[in-house]
Amino acid sequence: MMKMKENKFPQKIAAPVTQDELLQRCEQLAGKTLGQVAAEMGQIVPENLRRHKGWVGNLLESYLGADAGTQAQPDFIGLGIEMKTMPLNALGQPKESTYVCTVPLKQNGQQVWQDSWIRRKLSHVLWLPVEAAADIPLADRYIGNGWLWKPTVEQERMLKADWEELMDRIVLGEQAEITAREGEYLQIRPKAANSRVLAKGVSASGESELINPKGFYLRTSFTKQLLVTA
DNA sequence: CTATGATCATGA
DNA sequence: TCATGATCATAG
Repeated sequence: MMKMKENKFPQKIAAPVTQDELLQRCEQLAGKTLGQVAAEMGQIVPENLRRHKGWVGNLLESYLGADAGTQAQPDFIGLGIEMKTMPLNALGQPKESTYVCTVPLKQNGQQVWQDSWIRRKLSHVLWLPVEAAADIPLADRYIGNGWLWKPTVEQERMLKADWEELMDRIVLGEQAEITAREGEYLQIRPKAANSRVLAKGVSASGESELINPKGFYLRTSFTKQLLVTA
């Protein structure tokens, strides 16, 4: 009872087989509004994102044929490509930080950047800029030209430096004390249903302790640079 | 619980 | 005004 209206004809798109195919679909997306895409996909546009924070990302993934679902895999498994929306403010700059992945709760100290989950996730990303200014109705927001990105040597160096500093703290059992103020381009912030959610971690004394789960986020100061070279 | 997708909302 | 810390939905 009182269940929200379900979408009557949600479309399911097959995953793109080649990178070119994916880019072609991006071109079809560029210049359309979220309302137009939602209509094509048989989806209802929510009034706002307050209770539908992942709606835009999920809508565009569906349109492009992302097939990873809720698996811990790149969105386009076969292509090894991760898709990220880039919400833009009225000035055309990133409005929010970009969530990448969760922070491992335990650390054996042997983890290296090259094999890290975050590096793999960021190794090949499809960025899709979308208008996100609060005064534009959700359905009227335009989607821009998406582009494929691989970190440059310099960009990866910056991310690796932040990651190593943060991971050092985690190895020392200080994850619970890490704040979003650390990390120049890569930061760690809470990532959970709420602040009361607890998970098993390791304290500074090496004992098991319950901490609020956290995630890695790219600061807008970093994603803003990606727009320049896009 | 963890994973996916993120944006909200308040203090400084 | 804006970044930090908090939060929302859903699948498995």
